[in-house]
Amino acid sequence: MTTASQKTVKQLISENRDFFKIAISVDCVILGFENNELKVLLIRSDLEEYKDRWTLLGDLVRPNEDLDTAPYRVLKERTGLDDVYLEQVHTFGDLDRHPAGRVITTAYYSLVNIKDHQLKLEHNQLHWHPVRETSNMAFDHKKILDTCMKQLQDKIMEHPIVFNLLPEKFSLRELQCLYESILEIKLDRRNFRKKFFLMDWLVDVDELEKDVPHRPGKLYQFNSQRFPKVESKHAVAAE
Amino acid sequence: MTTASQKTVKQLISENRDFFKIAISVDCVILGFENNELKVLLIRSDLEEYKDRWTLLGDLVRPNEDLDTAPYRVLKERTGLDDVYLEQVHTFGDLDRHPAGRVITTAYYSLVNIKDHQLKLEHNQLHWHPVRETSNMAFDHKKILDTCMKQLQDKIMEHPIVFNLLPEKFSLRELQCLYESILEIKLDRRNFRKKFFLMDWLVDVDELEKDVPHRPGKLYQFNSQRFPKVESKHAVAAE
DNA sequence: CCAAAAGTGTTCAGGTTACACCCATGA
DNA sequence: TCATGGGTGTAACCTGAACACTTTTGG
Repeated sequence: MTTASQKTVKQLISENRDFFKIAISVDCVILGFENNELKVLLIRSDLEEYKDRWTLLGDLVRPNEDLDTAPYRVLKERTGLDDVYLEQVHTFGDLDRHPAGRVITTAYYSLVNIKDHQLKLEHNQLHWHPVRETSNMAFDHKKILDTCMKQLQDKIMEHPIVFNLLPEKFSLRELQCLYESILEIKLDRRNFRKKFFLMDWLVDVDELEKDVPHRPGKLYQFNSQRFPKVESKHAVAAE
Repeated sequence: MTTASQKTVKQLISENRDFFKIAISVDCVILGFENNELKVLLIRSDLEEYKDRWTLLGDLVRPNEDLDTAPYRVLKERTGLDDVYLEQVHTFGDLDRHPAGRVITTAYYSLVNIKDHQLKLEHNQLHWHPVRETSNMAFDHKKILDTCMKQLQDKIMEHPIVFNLLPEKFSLRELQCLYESILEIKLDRRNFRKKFFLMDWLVDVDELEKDVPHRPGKLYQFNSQRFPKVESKHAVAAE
């Protein structure tokens, strides 16, 4: 029997040319929050099989880049952002997942602040699409999206990551609405406030909302002193 | 810019031959529990670079099998087991992870009952190795092992999966010892019993331990009525 | 009778849930 | 003044942690 560890890759290549007919890609579930709604960055598929259906942003992994670097590159190329929160989620490799051939794809989710960068609306109708309205996606991208959403749901109560989706200053209402959008449940307002103040994730910046048709709420910032931002290890070289 | 979704794979292959110099493999962290110790199934590396170091069981993914089927095949080939608990954990794809070339690998962990199948001790010193004594592994396999262990730790308090590591009937002492081995912490005996009885994961089979040099404990089974086993979707065709 | 592990309850602290009223603002 | 959401506290409940003595068996 042949195993990866028993021969060199060069031997393997020459003995098993077929193995190298598998392509590897990354797909990014790029999430944003806009108008109190969770959105995902999508384009139209231009494969004939998936005409008019939405797809995630993805690309083949390059021979000279780390797997975990590829999604940073995709984000940089498509949105201009290069300092984003990114998590690997799962790798999808069913034989029939891509109609045109064998592509194994590793899925990542990314949390970005929509307002910080206006999209130059590219070809293929690149746009922010409501996460709730994604039943008709191409390939297995709906399954990828759902897997990422589940993992995100598991993470946000323990880890202060949703702040990547918000502007620098935000109200508790916005924060709660964001949690409700991700978890898809309603939360109690008083308990939500209590819990977040106790966790010490927030700093009161002593400002109020503006231009709201009701009593303005206080604004807060993420407590970045207590949770120093981890510097990205995946800077993408300029092209 | 080229993306996976904008061209067919055939086009991509002809335009980007280099992309297909990436190989994809699976690596299995096959865990067992023996003599109150957590063990992982390892072999000796026979790459010169990693002489005398231990490696996980792995293999290249075949062009005609689903990614998630490959680890079932590896297990079947190496241990004879084909009805095992398996979870995909993470995909490792750093450029320099394999000294002989570009191999991206998807890691799985598997929980098996060592006593249910005696290993035909193969070549390469295939054997059950204590998880605690794995500091000197080949490639990035220590990192892969650690990542699997962390994910397993997160899972076992919420999901009744450790029973895959135990014989059909077991004592509470064994179960607690298993949890302590995985979590690497000591647990309170009374609280452990209380918690597990409340969760209703166990069925009292009204038998006692035999051949112990002290008061024998009751034996239990996993409550498989309450948690029906999910049938494996990954049966491997006979070779 | 000794060694070893089995079996068993209670108390306390902390966290989660449920729940209702007054307040500040803009229209 | 009205509509809208902001801001606040308490009681009940549940969970997890700490903790010690008696019982059963084999040697």
